[in-house]
Amino acid sequence: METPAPGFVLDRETKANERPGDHKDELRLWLRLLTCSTLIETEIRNRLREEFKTTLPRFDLMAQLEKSTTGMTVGEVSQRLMVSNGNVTAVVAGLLADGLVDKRPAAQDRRVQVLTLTALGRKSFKAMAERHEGWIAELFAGLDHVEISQLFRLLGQTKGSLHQAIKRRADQANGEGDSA
Amino acid sequence: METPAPGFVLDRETKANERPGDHKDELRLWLRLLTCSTLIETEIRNRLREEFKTTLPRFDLMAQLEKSTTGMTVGEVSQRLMVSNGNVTAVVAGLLADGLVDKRPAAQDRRVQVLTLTALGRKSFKAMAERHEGWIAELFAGLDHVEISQLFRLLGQTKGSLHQAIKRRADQANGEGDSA
DNA sequence: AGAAATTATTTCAGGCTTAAAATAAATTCA
DNA sequence: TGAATTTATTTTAAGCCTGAAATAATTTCT
Repeated sequence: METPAPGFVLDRETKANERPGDHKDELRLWLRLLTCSTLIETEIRNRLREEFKTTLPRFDLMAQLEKSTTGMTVGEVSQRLMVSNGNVTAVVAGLLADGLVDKRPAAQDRRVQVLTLTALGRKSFKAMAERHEGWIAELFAGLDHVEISQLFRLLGQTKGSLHQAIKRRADQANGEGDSA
Repeated sequence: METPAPGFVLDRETKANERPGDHKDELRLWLRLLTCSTLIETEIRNRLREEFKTTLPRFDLMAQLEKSTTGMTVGEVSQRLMVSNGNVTAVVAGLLADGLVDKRPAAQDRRVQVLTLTALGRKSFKAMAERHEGWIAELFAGLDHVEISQLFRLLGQTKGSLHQAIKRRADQANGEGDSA
């Protein structure tokens, strides 16, 4: 992938045709993506613990709430964060105990729990978010504007590809819109 | 980042200079990277459970062992997988119980535990790995060869940037080679 | 209205994960 | 040699996370 065989410069196409069932490039790509993601997560986790004595799941949850003035339901947060409902309930329990988040049933639909940051929660989050943004910038400091923009675009493509493939699989499992 | 302000086409540079402390692009990039990584992880996790009744941590651990004919120590696996030693110990416990992995103290250094796949482990892994490679290829099917190659390269850059930033921080914390 | 189906959340059991403390073996060095 | 240090792993306590079952409220349908 990085170092083409000596003597050949072109011919990615040909190479692929020569090995019909070969998907090593995709596998390597995934492993590298995972490495990057893990490195960032671990570093942010460490810094949140050291500087703010908190955890990444808590920070992420607060970040979601901060973006919404009117509050969010457990289900909305769960979807945004791509974690289970039960997990949101558990992390919220901790934040409630620390007075950072407020939870109350919605007036119109008493099944729904609306989550908001308390004043303390907003203040606490603001301080963390500022540092967090700086840390992320530091971590990506080795990339210039163009590279960041290219990477952003390619990951957008990737995201689309993933959604498509996941949807394909789900449709297949459900008998393609249960029209049969 | 994706949609430049109307009337401007150039001038990423200028834009950056106008907002000195702004690192929103890096933040958006990180969020998108995390989204991709989470989508893939979740999907692979689901498929491993459905088709093989196993988990991703188990699969990842077996994948490391499979690459080494002579076996690996707990520490080596821990480093490769970027997880704690204690975690390796725990996941290995499950694999040992299922007869997929073998653990024995090294002859020369009795502190060290050498892990290898059993014959059953190799057989089991082989079946999963084949499917796994196909799943990953499916997930990235929306990207062509050039995009995959570009993305791989940019993530290589990113990985380098991350290692640098993390090292910088660590050096700083240790007083820059304790020469003071 | 009232039964049935749907929707939102919580609970539960179990596994993953971490950091820090404990254990145990090997190495250094006085 | 033997005490002190370093290295490899395990244990521990606590929190994260999941899928599935349970609960509770709403909506749909007759």
